[in-house]
Amino acid sequence: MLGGKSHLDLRHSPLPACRSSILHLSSLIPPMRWTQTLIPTLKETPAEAEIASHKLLLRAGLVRKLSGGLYTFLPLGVRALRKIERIVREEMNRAGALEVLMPALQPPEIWQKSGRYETASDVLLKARDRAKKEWVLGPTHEEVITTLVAGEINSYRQMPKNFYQIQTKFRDEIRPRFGLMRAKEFIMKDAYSFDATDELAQVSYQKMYDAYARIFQRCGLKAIPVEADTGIIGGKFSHEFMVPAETGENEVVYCEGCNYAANIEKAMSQGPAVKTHKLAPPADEPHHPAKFPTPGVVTIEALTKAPHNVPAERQIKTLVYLVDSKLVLLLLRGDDQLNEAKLISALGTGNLRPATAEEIFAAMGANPGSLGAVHVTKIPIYADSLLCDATGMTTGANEDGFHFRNVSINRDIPVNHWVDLRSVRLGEACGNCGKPLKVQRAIEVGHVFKLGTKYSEKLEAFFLDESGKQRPAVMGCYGIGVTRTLQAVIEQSHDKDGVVWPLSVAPYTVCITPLSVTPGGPVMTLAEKIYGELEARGVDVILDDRDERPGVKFKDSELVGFPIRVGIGEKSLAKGEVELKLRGGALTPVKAEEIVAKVTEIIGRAE
RNA sequence: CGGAGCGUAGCUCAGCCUGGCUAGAGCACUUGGUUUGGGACCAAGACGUCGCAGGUUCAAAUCCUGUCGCUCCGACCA
Repeated sequence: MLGGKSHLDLRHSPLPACRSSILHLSSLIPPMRWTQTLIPTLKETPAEAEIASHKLLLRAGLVRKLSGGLYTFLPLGVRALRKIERIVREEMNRAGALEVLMPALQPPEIWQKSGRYETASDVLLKARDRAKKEWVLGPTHEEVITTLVAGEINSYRQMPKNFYQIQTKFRDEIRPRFGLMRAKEFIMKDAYSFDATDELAQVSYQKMYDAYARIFQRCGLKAIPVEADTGIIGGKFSHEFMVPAETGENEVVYCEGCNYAANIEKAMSQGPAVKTHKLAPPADEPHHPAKFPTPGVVTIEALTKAPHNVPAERQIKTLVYLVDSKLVLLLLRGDDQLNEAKLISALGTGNLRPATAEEIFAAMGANPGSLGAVHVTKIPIYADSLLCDATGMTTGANEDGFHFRNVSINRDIPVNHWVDLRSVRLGEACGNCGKPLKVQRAIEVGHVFKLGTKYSEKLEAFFLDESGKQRPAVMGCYGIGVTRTLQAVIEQSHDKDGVVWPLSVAPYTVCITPLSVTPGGPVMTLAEKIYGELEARGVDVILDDRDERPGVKFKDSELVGFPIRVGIGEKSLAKGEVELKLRGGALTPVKAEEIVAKVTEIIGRAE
């Protein structure tokens, strides 16, 4: 079911649209006249915004920045957000998950208990109360929900259970950026499943996976599920839902030949076209490494040039890392790049960093650029699997200005661990089907994890199974960045004039644009009538009753991106017509008496 | 955390290098008028502790120091 393949690929098999609720948000948030709400559109782009979706969030009057990574949602932004949240709720409820609401403020004790007070300390925002007691502003809620379940669920008969919430999270981002994409405070839907066995947990996982596919599809997003690294949350395996976008902060490796798709942090391949172990050793290969002078050569690239002319795939790159305060050597082929996520997963700890130049010199007796692992025994050596059996390699001699050639890794380097450390590169053969892999930048909007029993054991969420034996619950956790999803929709759906909202998440579905707002005049009278009738049918409609010139109204409606615009002017009204304009489409004259039916038909068709 | 850049009206920016008179423009805002199918025009007006603190100077938006904030790049490629 989950093995090596993405179960569902939205590129090829769109889900059938399900019965939804583009109508009737009005019971919560009433229809609106433009002059009565606040839609502060901007002609010019604020200097702080870099990418299209961030610019449009500001220009269309959806959000305003309070401080770095902290945003106020304005009325239009709230409406779009509520629509996404409602889709999420409907699909979570449909999948059998139960809505709860947990505290954002959490006691540090539960984080100490799970061990993440240390391992996740970089992202934990903390606060102190009057008694100087410390509190944690929750970046996620595994600790809280597991504590709850530990107290409330004691029998396999009470499972499966899946709890979710839509709530504000806090993360101490090193560098908030791109508006809502990476913020200090953001809204997340998080869900946590509890099962009696591994097999049942798999079922819960699959339910969420399927729910996520539906959620993003209903939001009008093309989101691709990919295999992912589990990061600091831990766990056995996971999938991320990725929205392809050049401005995304992640890279996805995918294959067009089969359904393989993975985050680059996790992706595997059959390796590069030039196989190390197939490189024939040079004819004059002696039976030992040979030292040769390389003054001033401190990069892989420099060694590829004259007079040395050693191809990068013939070099061994030696990196020094400090892992849990101890040095390790990492060996990669010269043309490969270290993938830190893979390193973390190979070592089983995230507590690592590159060693400093001083630490390196103290340990190796040479500076970066002249490092190598030949005959090194005092430091553990992790080598990338691609170097297995490599012969005739060149590497640093641990003496500034010298390298070794004729290095055979099996003979000359005492490798302790062979692991996968390299990043897959564009064009390498797919591990499943052999076709060339592609790489695409993407925005992560959702992540599903199968956690196992890591948290249930540490936080003592035990239950009694059928045989009366005490066992830890098997957990899964599932997140959707709700505010990020909102911005991803804009990033994926906009043009030069503004946002192009999908019907399902547009702040208002219909914008009525009378070109004259004279009270009691024929134009405004008809506009009011259509407004009232659409409102009565539960359509999310806004009436642009501003006394503005037509150009201003048209530009604003396109900037904000309402899917349907009904234009009413004296010219067309003389013929008994109004103008129907779909965002991004052509203008269509429609008989005034038919417009309400026509609009509801368009909306109904989309449901 | 390292590097770079920027902080002047609600927004976009000029002025700073080379110190000097009352600190400017466009957009937005207020009032009046003319306009009215794709971000109008005319006139009048309101809006600024030039991020903050200190220093140099007869004189600081301008030079120096510090500090705070924002943006971008980096924080694997030895």
